Amino acid sequence: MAELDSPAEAGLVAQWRELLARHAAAACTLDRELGDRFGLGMSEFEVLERLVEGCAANGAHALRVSDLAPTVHLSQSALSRLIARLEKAGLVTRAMCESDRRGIVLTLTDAGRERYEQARPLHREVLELTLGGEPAKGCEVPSG
Amino acid sequence: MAELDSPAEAGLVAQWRELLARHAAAACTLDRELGDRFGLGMSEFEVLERLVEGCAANGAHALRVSDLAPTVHLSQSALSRLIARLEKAGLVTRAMCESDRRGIVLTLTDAGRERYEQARPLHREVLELTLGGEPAKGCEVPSG
DNA sequence: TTGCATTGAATGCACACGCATGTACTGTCC
DNA sequence: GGACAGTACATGCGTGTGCATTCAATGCAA
Repeated sequence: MAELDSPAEAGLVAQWRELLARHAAAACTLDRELGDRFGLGMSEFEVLERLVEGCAANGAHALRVSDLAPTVHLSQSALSRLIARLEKAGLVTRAMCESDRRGIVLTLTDAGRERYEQARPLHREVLELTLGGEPAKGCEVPSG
Repeated sequence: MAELDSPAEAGLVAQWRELLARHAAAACTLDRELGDRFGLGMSEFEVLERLVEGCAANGAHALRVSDLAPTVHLSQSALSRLIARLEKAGLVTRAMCESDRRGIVLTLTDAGRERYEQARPLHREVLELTLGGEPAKGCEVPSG
């Protein structure tokens, strides 16, 4: 009645559980640490980072929301609200896109840029701690 | 003003983004497919699976909630409510633990066992599609 | 031009989550 | 025995999420 997984399936499940553990450890720690120290969620930081990277491409800290969407693993509605939060916090500015007035262009403010620069070391540190080693367990705090 | 990541940091970030993409693809698809076809969330399935595995260990589909907790990447409160949902759906039974009356022993019902067996092929199929290949993008539906 | 399907983004709603707290029970130390 | 810290689980609360829907703007066709 209870069929066993084939070896291939068992390997896939093991891989999945490893991925779940790593993701949980990193995401949980990132959310808590970035939230406590910089008022940013994991995805908020991710969006700021994309805006900073967008700078290298077009010279301005600006991106269409529709261009941002595929890179952040959130629903359209969640992204919309996340941007609203960032705007409320004064980290980004929403402006109508001139070439397509349905679209919204995000601009990183100086405060947004600064917040990102401040948060980045902690972000990298958490990744180092949760992904660098092999164990991938728990939700440890990187430093006092 | 904008310091670049060291090569080590850049690699870590790349690894993190890859992990995020894989996790999002698999988790999103699992939740939607298992939800649509079996009324189960990803974590609900995971809990049923641990109960089934627990069978091999002690002969009964029973586990302490406190033993289950470390294997599921949820807060204690989220797990408590998840179990309440499973119980409401008739898939598990909650009983007081005799040796430690603070504890709760979960028992898989026949319906729970059956639901798990029905859902498992789809679960494995989704993992195969989202983790098996290298791309790790999007939220595709495994089959009609 | 008008009409209509499509796209980009915002919003109502239900729901699952984490944090903080509450309640019940255990073990220890006096 | 009684007091007390610690553990196991449940629950109130605020919040972030996805789905479905809505509204505005675009592109295309008649």
